[in-house]
Amino acid sequence: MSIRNPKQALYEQFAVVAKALGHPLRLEMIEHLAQGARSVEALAAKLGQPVANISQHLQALRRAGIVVAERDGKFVHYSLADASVLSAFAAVRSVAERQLAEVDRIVRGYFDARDDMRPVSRDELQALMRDGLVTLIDVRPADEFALGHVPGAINVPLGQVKAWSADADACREVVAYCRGPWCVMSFEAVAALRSLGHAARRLEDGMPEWKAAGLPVEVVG
Amino acid sequence: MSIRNPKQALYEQFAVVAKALGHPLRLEMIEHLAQGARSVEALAAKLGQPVANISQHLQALRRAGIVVAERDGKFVHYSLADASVLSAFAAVRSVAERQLAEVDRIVRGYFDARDDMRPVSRDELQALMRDGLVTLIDVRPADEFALGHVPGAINVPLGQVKAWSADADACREVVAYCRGPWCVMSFEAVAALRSLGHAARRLEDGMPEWKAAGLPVEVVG
DNA sequence: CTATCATTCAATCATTCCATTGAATGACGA
DNA sequence: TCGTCATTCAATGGAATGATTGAATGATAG
Repeated sequence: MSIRNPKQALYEQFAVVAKALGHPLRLEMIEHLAQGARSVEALAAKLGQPVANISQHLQALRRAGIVVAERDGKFVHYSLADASVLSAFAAVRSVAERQLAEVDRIVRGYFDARDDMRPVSRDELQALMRDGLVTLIDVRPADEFALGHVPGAINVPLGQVKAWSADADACREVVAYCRGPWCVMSFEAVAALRSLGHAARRLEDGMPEWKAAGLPVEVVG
Repeated sequence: MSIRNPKQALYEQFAVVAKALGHPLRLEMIEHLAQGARSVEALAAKLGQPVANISQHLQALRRAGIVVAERDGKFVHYSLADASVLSAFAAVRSVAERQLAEVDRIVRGYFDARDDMRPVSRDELQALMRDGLVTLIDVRPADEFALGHVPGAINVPLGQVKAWSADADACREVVAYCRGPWCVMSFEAVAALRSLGHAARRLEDGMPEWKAAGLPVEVVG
């Protein structure tokens, strides 16, 4: 609450709005309110959340000037403050969708209508590794690999996949993994390997899920 | 990192982007990067911030897909990921500016070309109060009033200004204050009072600044 | 190979945010 | 006036965020 110069004050005002948009529940609430005004209870029911929680999020949105409240008897109906809210929502979404779109593009470009775009499950991978049937590569940057990786995995950062594959046994199947189901890196690695004639598949998800499943993790150092 | 349904995952992805925009420094960084690529050091110098701080914020922006990094010798140049970032920034800004615009609108609509739109300074207010020449009203909600207000102020939440003024001495000048220089409430209160024939002025800023100036504060309870 | 410089990492502490619970408020109907 | 119901407030604890410091990394120049 100290004295700020006008420029900082402006950026702070903008940040208040963006911060209010920075929560999945609030975004979902905005999308519902875009359909029309809703009472707190109605919103809570739609989202399957406790009423008090929704009430607090609504007030956060109201403080940011994103929604407005109107009392009607014992109900308070909330609605979007104006059309600019929807364009802000859409703009944020389009930034976010660029990355998801990237996944889509890669999947569709390289895998659609091909033999086997089915990912390898964690159980399946463990069996394959135990029998020595596949080479497992971790295509994340070296630092992330060092922090923890699947035992037996080789670190081949995405940029080095092509070079690595030149020296690799072309007949041996490769399984690639990265940060998680939404991460593009393992998609790209598999695409690159396949285009070079290697048999390659993806692990269904990435390191965080592996660790979360209570499976063993190897750490460098 | 637990398993989410696809819908939640989407909203979370959107929230990551919005959250990355939710910091004044990052917004300022984006505006600079909109001019063209910048090294970490160059940005830090522009914003007068420690390099490490800027580096961390840049990585937050990169994780959200808002900026991209490109190494060039021993410099890393950051730039905006694509044009959609700028439209998201603009959209957030336009939501935020609605409120600032509201201040402008009110100021221009009610005060321009009128006698006395000059706000009351803190020193002036203290003198007026000491001599008993004005009634001081705090137009914030009751809870904020209770947490601390200017000694001698009466709490008249914005919605009750009209009703309150009916019983007030119409010849006595009123001074209104609220949360701060950017807050619309005291503007609205003064506008309402003037339209009802009362003499009314605004305190130059609000409670936080009053407290920050080391002036006495009265607390309820 | 070593020194240097841009950048990033790691660790700390203070602050803020979030979900949950139970109590308080405010308006309506009997 | 009293009970009921929608909403909000208040308080708690746990998690994430932000600023700062100093050390580590990675690339270039000598």
